Amino acid sequence: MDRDPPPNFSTADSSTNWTSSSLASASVDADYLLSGDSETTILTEFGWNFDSDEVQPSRFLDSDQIATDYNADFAGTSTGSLQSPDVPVPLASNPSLSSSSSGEPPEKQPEIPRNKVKKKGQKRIRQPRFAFMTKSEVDHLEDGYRWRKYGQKAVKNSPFPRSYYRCTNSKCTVKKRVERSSEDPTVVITTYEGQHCHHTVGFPRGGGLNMAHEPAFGTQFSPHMAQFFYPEPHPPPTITPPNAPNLPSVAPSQAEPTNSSPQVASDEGLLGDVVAPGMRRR
DNA sequence: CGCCTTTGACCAGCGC
DNA sequence: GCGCTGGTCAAAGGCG
Ligand SMILES: [Zn+2]
Repeated sequence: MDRDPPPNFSTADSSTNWTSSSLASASVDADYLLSGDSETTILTEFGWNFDSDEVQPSRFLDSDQIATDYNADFAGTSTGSLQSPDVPVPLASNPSLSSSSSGEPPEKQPEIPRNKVKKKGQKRIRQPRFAFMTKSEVDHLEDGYRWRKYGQKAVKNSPFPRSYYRCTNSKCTVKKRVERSSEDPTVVITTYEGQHCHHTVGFPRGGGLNMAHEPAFGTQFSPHMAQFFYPEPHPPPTITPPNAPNLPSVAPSQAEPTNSSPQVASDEGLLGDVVAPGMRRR
């Protein structure tokens, strides 16, 4: 039954509005003000590529908690306002950046058939992305789905590397990007890309009474976002600007950067509907 | 035994 | 035209 329903992902494969990386440039706006009041903050919402050229990178953010183009500001982060003077940021954390910058290791590489990394004709189609800012020390936030890490890269301007995750479902093309804020090591930015075409793996056992709207098919990012962007299994042609004042209320004022259970503390507001605390193991 | 994490290398797009 | 960054894949290893 729920084997593999047509995901219907790329509504318009040839529209891909956003052009991949827009970080190199960007004027850097850094709008995101993750004050210390919220635990989770919806960072951005990237453009939809439906079929109309009019639909541009939707950038609706009305609240102070929502920001746009996190990619941009992240690449540059130079507003100066967020600049933390005493950000420890131990660079030692960097396992391996470089790549093609400084010298080049003369040795290494057993040399093998280098015929991987995608084909040439394969165009990179990106899907709407949603970034969430969550205050937590663990970058592996449970969202109810199983992810497999497929890469990690050091981000410029950020002492912390970025991790790339992909849904373990073969039919699912949802990807997740997790990285830590360069300014606030306690803040983890999780960027979701795509929609899950399957139900959550783990199931809320013992806490399923609260799942009033348990969207078996719309559980991709967060129930709140789903209401605004994914009222239906598939992205509608017209999205309603999340100007709703309900967004900010997503996170309870749990300003407690301490440690232990950071995001779980308030996941009942964001992920609580998708995943239950303590359902997964890893 | 199976699954997932880790690491290096490669590619594509974009900027300059 | 070259260089850079981001993004992805693949193989091996580790852990449960
Ligand atoms: Zn999935």
